[in-house]
Amino acid sequence: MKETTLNANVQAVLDVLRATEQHPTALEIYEEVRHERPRIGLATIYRILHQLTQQEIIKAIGENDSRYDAHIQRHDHAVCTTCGALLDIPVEVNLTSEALQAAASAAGIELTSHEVRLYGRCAACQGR
Amino acid sequence: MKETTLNANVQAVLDVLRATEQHPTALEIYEEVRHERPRIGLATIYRILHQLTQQEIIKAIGENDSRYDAHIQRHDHAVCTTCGALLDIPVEVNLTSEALQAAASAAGIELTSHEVRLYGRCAACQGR
DNA sequence: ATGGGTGCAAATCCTTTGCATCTGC
DNA sequence: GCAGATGCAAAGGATTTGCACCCAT
Repeated sequence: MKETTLNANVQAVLDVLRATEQHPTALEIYEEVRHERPRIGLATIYRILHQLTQQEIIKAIGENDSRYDAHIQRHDHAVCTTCGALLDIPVEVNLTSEALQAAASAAGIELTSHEVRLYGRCAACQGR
Repeated sequence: MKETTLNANVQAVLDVLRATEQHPTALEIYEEVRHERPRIGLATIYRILHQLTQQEIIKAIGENDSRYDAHIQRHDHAVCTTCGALLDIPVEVNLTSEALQAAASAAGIELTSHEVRLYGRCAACQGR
């Protein structure tokens, strides 16, 4: 296993993920990548997504579907209860590490990370 | 649509959900309900779960699978990164409504609810 | 007799896997 | 020539849907 160049398919998947604000599904990524690499198969997309997730280069998120995010730093999400959109929250939600630790020990887990999820209507759905 | 008695199948599903600390999947609920109502079909379980979710009598949760929760009051969850268990956090996580509002407006949503998710190893997995 | 609820089976959808082939070294 | 990666098609698993039937009204 050489670490020199990055496989072109892997690169294409990463490019797509990094070029979007969305959190695309495997299928959406596939459609995009196909513009660059028309012969790629959906199975390969899945294989690459797993591989990248395992290497912690991307993250799998989403309530029902499996959506992917190239934005690895800890951040929070907002879920639109009307259209289901999953949005990044561009600010830090103020939560003390004491509060987190207290909750973690109450649940009996060894805390490694956390996420806040907000639910409501997104801007686009408010107009309806 | 009469509101008199509650359909026996619906009741059985609710009973199962309310009797557990877990957040069972549709299949798990099915297996349980079958003890009471052996002739019920899996499709009916799904239909009832959707119906109850819609009426906001139960809630669908879970990262990958669809799991269900009869515990409707707002509460937070811990996800075990080793075994995937989804646990309720039995305490309130301290988060100010100002912090929530600030995050919601940064994301452009009209906030209706929120949830904190903690990630780490659950008690059972720590021993391994 | 009518309408809603239900079981069953088939259909869908999403994801994974098996396998023969291809590629880069 | 070999090892790993890939496309394709088939398999799997979870959920949904179509439809005929049944039960309470």
